[in-house]
Amino acid sequence: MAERIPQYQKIYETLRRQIQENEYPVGSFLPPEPELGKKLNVSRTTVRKAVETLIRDGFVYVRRGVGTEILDFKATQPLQYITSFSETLRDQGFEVSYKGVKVKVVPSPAKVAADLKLETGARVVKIHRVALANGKPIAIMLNYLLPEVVPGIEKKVSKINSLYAFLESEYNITIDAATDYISARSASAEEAEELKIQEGSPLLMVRRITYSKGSPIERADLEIVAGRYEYSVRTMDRPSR
Amino acid sequence: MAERIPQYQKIYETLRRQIQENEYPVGSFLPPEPELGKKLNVSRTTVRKAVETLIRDGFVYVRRGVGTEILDFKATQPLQYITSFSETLRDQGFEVSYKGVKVKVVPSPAKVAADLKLETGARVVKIHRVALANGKPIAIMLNYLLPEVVPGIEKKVSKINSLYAFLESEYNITIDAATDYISARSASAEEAEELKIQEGSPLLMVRRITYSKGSPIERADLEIVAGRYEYSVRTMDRPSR
DNA sequence: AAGTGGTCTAGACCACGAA
DNA sequence: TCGTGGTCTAGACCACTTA
Repeated sequence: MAERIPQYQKIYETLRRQIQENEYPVGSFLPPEPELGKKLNVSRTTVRKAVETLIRDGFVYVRRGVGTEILDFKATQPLQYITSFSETLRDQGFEVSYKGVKVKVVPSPAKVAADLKLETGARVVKIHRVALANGKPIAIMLNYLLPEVVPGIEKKVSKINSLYAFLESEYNITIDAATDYISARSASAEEAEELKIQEGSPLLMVRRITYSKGSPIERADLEIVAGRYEYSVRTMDRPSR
Repeated sequence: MAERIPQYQKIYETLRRQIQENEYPVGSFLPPEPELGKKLNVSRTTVRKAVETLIRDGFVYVRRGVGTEILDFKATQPLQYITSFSETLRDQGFEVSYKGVKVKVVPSPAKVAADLKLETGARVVKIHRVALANGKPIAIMLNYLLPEVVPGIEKKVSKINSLYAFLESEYNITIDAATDYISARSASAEEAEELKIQEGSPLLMVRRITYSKGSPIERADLEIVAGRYEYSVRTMDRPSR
C-alpha cells in the first residue's frame, strides 16, 4: 500500500523545506524555472505546478520578467483550510472536551432543511454538545447530519472528538468545502446558563454548511463565547489575473 | 490596449456560461477532456487548466475513472475572494455612504505596528469613518495605511468609496491577500452613540490585514452592528490530495 | 538584447472505476 | 477491458522587466 506521491508534490515539499530552513533566505530568488527543472530532473511544467502551490501558500511572490522571490512567510498567516472548531482550538493549545452530549433523530427545522436541500420535516440527526476548552465552556455546538450518510451514529457518539475526523474514520466521508456565516448576538438566559456566562454577553454565532462531493451533508450552529475565541480566515485573490 | 486573455480563461468562461445556461444540466457530465480539447481546438492541458478553475469555483465535481459532473451551483456559495466591506454591502443591494470621515497621520499604536511590520510609533495614515447602509449606521471603520504607499491621500479622501478600488485606481496598488480575525464584543457608550444603537449591543469585530505583493500594507478595524450584517466565507480543501 | 515567467502543444503513460 | 481523469515530458513562442 505504498503512497503514491506525484513529483510536483515532492518538489513542493522540498522547496518549502528549503525556504523554511533558510536555504533560500527571505528576499532572495528561487532559481529560474528552467534551471530548477534541470537540477531536479523534471520538466518545467512540473516545476511550475509546485511553484503554484508555493504561491497559494504564501511562500513566494512571482513576477514575470523578474523572478520568484521568497517572502517572509513567518509574517503571513497560513492559508485557511477546512478544520473543525475543535481542531482549531487544539491547534491553539487548548485541551478540548465535551459535556452534555445528546444525539437525537428529529424532523428538520425549515432553515436546516433548506441548507441541506431536504423537505422541511425530513429526519435529520441532531447532535447537541457544549465544548469545553481547558475545562471552561466555550461554545454550544449543534450539528445536523443526514441520517443516511451516518447510519448508526447514535451508538458511536462517544467516539466523536473532532467531527470531521470522526466522519472520515467511521464513515469514510471527506469534507471538501464549507461555507460559514458569521454574526453576533447577545446570550439568552438559557445560553448564558449553559455556558456559565452573564446573560446578554456577546456570542459569536457561526452557521456552517459542509459539503462532500458537491452536496451539503451537514449544518452546524456554533454559539461561541466571545473573548475566548477568535475566528480567523485568510483570503486570496484568484490566481492568474 | 487590447486585453490579453489566455485561451484557458476563455474556455473557462465558455464552459461556465454553458453550465449556467443549462446546456450542461446539473447531474450531467462534461465531455471527456480529450474530446473537449478537440472540439475547442486546444490541447488537453489547456482544457484541464480551465476545468481546474471550474472545480475551484464549485461548478463541477471531478472523479478519476468516471468523469466531470455538473454540480448544482445554485446550491453552493461562490468562493470568497477579497472584497472590501463596502463592496460586499453593495453586492447585497445596499446603498453605501459614509459620514464623519477623518484622516490623520498618527504614530502607530503597538498592535497596528506589529501587524504592519513597523516600529511602534512609526507614522501611519489613519482613516476613521462611519459606514451607512441605506442611510443607517452599520459600522465604524478604522483603516491604517503606510504613508509611503499612499502619498497625498489627505487631499483625495473624498474620493474613497471602496478603499480597495480607490487604492487600485489612485495608487495602482492591488491587494492579493488578506487575513481577517473575527470576534464579538459589546458596544461601549461612545460606539453606541456613533452607531445609534443601545449601549451593550453586540458588535461583530473584524480586524483585517491586507497584503500587496507579499507585504502588509493596511490594517482595518471594523465594528459592525450585529444583526444588520452577516459575514460569510467559503473554504475549500486544497486541491489534488 | 537577454532573461524571466506565462501560455500552449502534442504527445505519453499511469491509476482508477465501471462494466 | 475500456474509458475516464492524473501526471509528466520536451519542446515552443510570447510578454514583461531590466539593462
